[in-house]
Amino acid sequence: MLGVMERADAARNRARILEAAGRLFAAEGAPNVTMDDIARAAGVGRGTLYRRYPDRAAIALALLDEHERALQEELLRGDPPLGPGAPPAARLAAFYAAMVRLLEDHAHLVLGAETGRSRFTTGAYGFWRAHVRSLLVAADAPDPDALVEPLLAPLAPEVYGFQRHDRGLTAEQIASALARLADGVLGTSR
Amino acid sequence: MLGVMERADAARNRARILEAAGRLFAAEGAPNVTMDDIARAAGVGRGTLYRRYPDRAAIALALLDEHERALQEELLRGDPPLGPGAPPAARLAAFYAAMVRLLEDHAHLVLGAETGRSRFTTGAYGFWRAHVRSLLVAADAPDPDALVEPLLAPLAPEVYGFQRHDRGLTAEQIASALARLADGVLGTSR
DNA sequence: CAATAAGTGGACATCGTGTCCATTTGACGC
DNA sequence: GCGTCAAATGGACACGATGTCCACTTATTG
Repeated sequence: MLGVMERADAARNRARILEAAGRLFAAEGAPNVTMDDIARAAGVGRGTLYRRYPDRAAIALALLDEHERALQEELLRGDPPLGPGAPPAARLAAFYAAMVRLLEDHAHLVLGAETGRSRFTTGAYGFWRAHVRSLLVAADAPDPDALVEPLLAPLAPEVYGFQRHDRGLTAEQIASALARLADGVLGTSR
Repeated sequence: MLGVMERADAARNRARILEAAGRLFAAEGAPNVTMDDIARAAGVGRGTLYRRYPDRAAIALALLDEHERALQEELLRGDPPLGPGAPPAARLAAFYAAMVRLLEDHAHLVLGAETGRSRFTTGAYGFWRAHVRSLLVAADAPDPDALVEPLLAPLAPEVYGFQRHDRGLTAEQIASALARLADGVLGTSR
């Protein structure tokens, strides 16, 4: 498929690993799952597991990949306000809403994948960053490079999880607060 | 001093531990320092170390304590715009500026203390949270509880560190972007 | 100068990580 | 079918950090 063939047993084990990891992440919470757990649950040796995925984050990332790709596609070519065509403030609010949905649906994965510093080094973060930055530029915001990270920071899994579970907020409350944030920074009133 | 006396050797060792930990954090970066390192550098056994500080975060917190207290005092009773008297947007911007200074001066400590989820469980976070929330209330912002965390999120040590070192921004750029954020959300234009 | 409770330090058990390599197994040409 | 060979496997291993436990030491108090 990609020039080089993948052996049948390799493909089978990849599937087993992802299936087992997804199940364990959902059941136990990503941070509580060890590489050993995954290997055992997948019926696979440690060596096999490490051959493909150097750490838990890589597995969670692989599981997350398709969802993130779908959203990225929509941002680039979907209908407004998520896709191009709407004013920046509206697009940012729509992006926030979509990310809230993603965090809500895949909290266990995201918490395993993008926690702490490693968050910034994933390809996905780079994409979100570029997107929000382009909205800032479109809105003529001064120093967009300094404003991007603050606007992305509320989407850190830890922050979302804290609001949602420790503070007892609903996904709607969070999304609407972020919409207000978007409007305050990029809105027409400025 | 506090009802129960602390034995002389205990006091001496506490001082040794804090001194050694501060030195190591600054030299090696907090995440790279093990409990063992600290015990050894302090000339103290593991047991002694664990007796007082259950983990690295507790030590960093103890080292940070006085600086955070000073800022908290200023927020409550200092001159405007940091202290009471100025309009909410200005006070929030001043708070951001003060936090940037704190992060800048004690990055190594903060990175050891408030990383990841544990950040939210420190007493200091509760204080910052209450302060920002009161500013939101004073500005008649809707649903202040949902807006607090997003406004505090950019101050997460990981975010600051990423902007400052990976992205190469200056402390001034960050502070001024946050000032704009403060004005966008709480400013008079809304 | 006891008596005693607080304090000490390092050995130990435990756990998770990541590496290494002898063995197995699937793919491919014949 | 079958031999060949590189890819793939899996579990043993070494390592590093954590946190606990307890026999011993030391400061304090009357």
